[in-house]
Amino acid sequence: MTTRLAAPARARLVRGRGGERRPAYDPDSLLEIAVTVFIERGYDGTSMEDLARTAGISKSSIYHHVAGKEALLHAALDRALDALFAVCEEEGSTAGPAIDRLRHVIRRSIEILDQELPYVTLLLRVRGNTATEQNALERRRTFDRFVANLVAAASADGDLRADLDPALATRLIFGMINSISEWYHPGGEITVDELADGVVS
Amino acid sequence: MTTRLAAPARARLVRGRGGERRPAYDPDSLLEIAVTVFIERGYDGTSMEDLARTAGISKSSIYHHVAGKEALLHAALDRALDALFAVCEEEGSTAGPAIDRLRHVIRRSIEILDQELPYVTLLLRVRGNTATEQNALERRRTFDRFVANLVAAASADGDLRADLDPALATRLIFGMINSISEWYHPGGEITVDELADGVVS
DNA sequence: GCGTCTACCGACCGTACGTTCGGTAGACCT
DNA sequence: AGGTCTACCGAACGTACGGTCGGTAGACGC
Repeated sequence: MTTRLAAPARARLVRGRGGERRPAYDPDSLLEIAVTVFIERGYDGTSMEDLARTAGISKSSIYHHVAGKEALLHAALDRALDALFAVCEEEGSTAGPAIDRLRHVIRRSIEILDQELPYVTLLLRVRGNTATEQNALERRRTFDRFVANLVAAASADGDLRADLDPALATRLIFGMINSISEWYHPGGEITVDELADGVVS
Repeated sequence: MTTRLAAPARARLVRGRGGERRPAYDPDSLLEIAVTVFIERGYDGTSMEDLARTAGISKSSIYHHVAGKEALLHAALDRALDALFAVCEEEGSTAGPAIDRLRHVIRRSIEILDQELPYVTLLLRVRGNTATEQNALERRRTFDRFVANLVAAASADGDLRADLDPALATRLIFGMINSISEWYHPGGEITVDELADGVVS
């Protein structure tokens, strides 16, 4: 669905609570704030009032930009999932020996974690309470299956240590990768993926 | 505060909703149910009505056994934390070379995870929204510090691989261990701690 | 069989939540 | 300067929540 009319894109300037000038919010900038608060307090533990206070606007103003609380969650989860699935489409993930493809997916997953940290963090915490969350869980399982297949193929090629169960190793490694989101802050050393590389061998 | 009067301890029998006989609930059995639901839907996402429905009694009946929702969370978190701190007191954690103590703590942590799975799982998901949660977070940080000290000591002894940062390794390893709670079900093979042992070396 | 004790119940309360709505200040265009 | 458009607001609504309370069936001791 391409937009024929050129998008305005120019940020309108408004006066904030304190009378100072600032760019008006748009769905994206609001999403960024919402995700931060969702991570801090949990989705269910976050009220629209919490979001409004953090953004410095009123609760009702939020509805001018987004449909509601769940729409914010949906957009955030989609952003993380879209990035992860894009990795599956990359050449490095579809061509060559399974072991190389696996390495590529692991490395790129960590890079996505770095780039889209808050969105991925949120995704990793989804529990499935609403339809939105269940949908995200299903897509996440699809991604996990993609990786599991790579592990199985690499294992069949004899390119993985035979002394540990491939499925178990996958879970542990991804558990490790995903746990990074609990303490990592972008800007540090990226030797992290070198490390993950060492473990998978 | 020791109880002078001998606790009754004998389980009273009551008639359930369907007229069948069953043992009456007590704080412990109710806690077990509550923790299960907390894990499934998240603490904030769980209503007292959810708990009541799962237990097969009415919402108000729950208050006959426990003070409230937060008291259930508090009891659950205490159970996990008490078990973890008990590990710190064990002889294997306080005597001998640091590397051995570290190994012991890691192995015992995994065993605790196995024994007290739901309670530890809940602990790992705490976000700090209430005073109860903040308290649990603080105790957890204390435990983490205990482990970090062991790692530092083992590293100073030259018993850890020098090519990776000890603090980083600790985080990754405990991220790995903690991620086990997301998929592990007691009863499987316990080769898990052999594996963790291999990684730390 | 009778009395006591307690696990349980339904009805209710105040509050906080997500969401809606009618309005307005002021940014931008001409 | 006048007109339009929009990001924002305060007040209000229905609902669902955590928690309270007075009452009762029936299990148990005698």
